Amino acid sequence: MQPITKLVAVQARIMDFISDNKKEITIYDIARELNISPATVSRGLNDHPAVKSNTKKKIVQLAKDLGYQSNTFASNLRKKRTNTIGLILPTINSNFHSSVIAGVEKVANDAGYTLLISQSLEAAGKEAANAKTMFNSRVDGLLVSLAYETNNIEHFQPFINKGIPLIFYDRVFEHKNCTSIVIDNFKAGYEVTQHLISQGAKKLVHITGNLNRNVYADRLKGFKLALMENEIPFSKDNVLAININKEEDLQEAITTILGMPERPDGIFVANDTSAVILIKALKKEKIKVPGDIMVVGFNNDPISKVIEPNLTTVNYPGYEMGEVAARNLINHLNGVMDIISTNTIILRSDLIIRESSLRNL
Amino acid sequence: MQPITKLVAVQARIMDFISDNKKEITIYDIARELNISPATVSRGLNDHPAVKSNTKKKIVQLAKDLGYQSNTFASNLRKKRTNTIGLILPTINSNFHSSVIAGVEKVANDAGYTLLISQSLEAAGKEAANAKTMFNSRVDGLLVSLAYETNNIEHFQPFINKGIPLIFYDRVFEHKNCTSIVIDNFKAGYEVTQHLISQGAKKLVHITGNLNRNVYADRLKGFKLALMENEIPFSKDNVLAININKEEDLQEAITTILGMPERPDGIFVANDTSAVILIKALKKEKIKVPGDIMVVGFNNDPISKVIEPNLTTVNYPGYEMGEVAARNLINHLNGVMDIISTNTIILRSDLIIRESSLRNL
DNA sequence: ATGAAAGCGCTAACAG
DNA sequence: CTGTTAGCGCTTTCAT
Repeated sequence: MQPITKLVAVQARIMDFISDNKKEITIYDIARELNISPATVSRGLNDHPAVKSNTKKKIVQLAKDLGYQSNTFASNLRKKRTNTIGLILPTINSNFHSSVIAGVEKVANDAGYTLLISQSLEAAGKEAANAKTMFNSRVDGLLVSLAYETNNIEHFQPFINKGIPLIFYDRVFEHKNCTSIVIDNFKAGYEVTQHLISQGAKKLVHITGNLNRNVYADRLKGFKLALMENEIPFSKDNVLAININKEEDLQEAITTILGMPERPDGIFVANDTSAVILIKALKKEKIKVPGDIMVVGFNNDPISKVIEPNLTTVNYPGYEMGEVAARNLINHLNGVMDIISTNTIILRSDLIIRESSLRNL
Repeated sequence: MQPITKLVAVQARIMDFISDNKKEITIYDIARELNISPATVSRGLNDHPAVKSNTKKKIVQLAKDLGYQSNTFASNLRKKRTNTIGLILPTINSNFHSSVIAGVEKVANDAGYTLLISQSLEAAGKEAANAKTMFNSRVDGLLVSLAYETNNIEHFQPFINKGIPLIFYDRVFEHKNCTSIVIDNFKAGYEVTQHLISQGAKKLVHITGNLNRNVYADRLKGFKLALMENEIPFSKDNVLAININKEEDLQEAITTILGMPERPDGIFVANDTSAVILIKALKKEKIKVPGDIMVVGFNNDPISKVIEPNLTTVNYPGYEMGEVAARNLINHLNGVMDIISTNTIILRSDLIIRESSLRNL
């Protein structure tokens, strides 16, 4: 076949493709055109070493000319691998979580994985439904940050049974088969509290969330330790563990605080959005922040720099956490085994001191 | 086969499944067990009308017992449909966009579609890359809100050529084959400006973004019309069209405003985050808001209720927009043709008046 | 270095 | 109402 003929043939096919948008190009089309077998085309396209580099070049070129698109379904069906990883998180709409997503996306894309994202909206039921969808979609691995409400991880059992790697981050669940990626919430909680005390707080209150979630439980432990170390007696009045995502519950907690015979002079709130609501309420009552009450939040959400006074908070490496989680998962999938004991990865966090807790200026 | 035997057989299979986590249950397994053909099993599982309801029940029950999971890839491969819709948006991390996602997710899930989400991060290049991935993943339809930077929609041409429905929302591109879902930005911009004028503003400035994006261009038109109607002369000094997502550019614009010989007394900013930055800067300069300068934003982001004074803004129905977009797309896919002329769908938006623009209290 | 052939699991004519 | 048959597009032995 002379070059000119080939060219014509190619052009004819291109025309076909453009005119008839129904027909997809397959490796058979390429094989026929090149008078080779589909198997070789498949190999060529996948850069298999045992294909003459000349043939390979021709295959790739023609594939490009014809606008060939590999059919993922056929490939997945055959390979029994999807090159997809799932990500289930409480909500997409927060600075922290969207940073995580960006980090995961980056690593996943670079490694040629597709990312399937879904939000549990803090509900255990939706989390379970999402898990099921992910399982049916046969994700190769799953990244999870637990919903606020979740009590057990039965809905993830199918993954564990089937040996699909499951990695928790931030809101984690201890499980021998799963890696956890977290910050040291205990230490962060401790530092926040120490800071408040160093600024002169004598009566402290900690507003926190569901203590089944490690993030809240651990911060509380840090809070307690700091009190203890400073010989400040601890009673259950010091802690308001509420449904921190429900504004009414938070308002109720605030009312409780306002009604306390001896009001606190330092409040550690387990997240920034709640801390902001608290500050607004305090200001409405003409209570000065930090003058009368100092407030510290958690997360370093952008909102913390909008509220006045600017909020002291703990910075949280979302993007990095996403990267680490995805990298870890993909390593697992590629059989790169980390040291067996890598069951928990702890990332750095930092106390960011701003006006809301600065009494000694 | 007696009941008892069947039971044993089932149990044996269940054991198989549990012990050997390698082997997936297929419709063949179910067929064999029930002594019927795989085709019938397939029909039964898909609730095909032509299957005796008794048989159907048995099939479904056994499938459940065996922990059968339909293999999406085989099914997609066969049906040439993925039941997946793609969503490409500028960024996930904003109240508006995450509301949209929630709306889309809801409708998509209810209709049995899987959702593939990816963010362009406002970059044309990433948008194109995402589009390519979506195309290769063979999404049945695509929902898009354009990146800030995007200049043309060549990267979506493959979808159009192939007849894959493409719907734009919010940041749209007029195209005869594509539906657009928007709010009336022109009217909203007009109302904002009228409001400022009604509050006594005489010298107005509009800070906006890339005028290639309909959302900014249309709001500007509304701004202009309101000025004209109130016989306020318009000059190009009244408009600062900058890269509104770049904080340095915004700061520069603010400097420009502060340096104006005659300072404006009303500023309309095209989004809330920028309006907040502006207010912070003004307050730093001891300029009173709204006393000296009134400020209005756009989007009704939660942040608008944190800044002091609370920000007047335009509420934007994100969740609903997501629902409408998804519903429209899915109708298309199901061949439910809307009236041909449904090329643009306009949703309601509302001016929300708060302190930042209230001079006549 | 390449080809032949089988099969991943499912669905859709078609036939009965 | 159910079964037979073929094939979606790709990968992977096993040959050669």
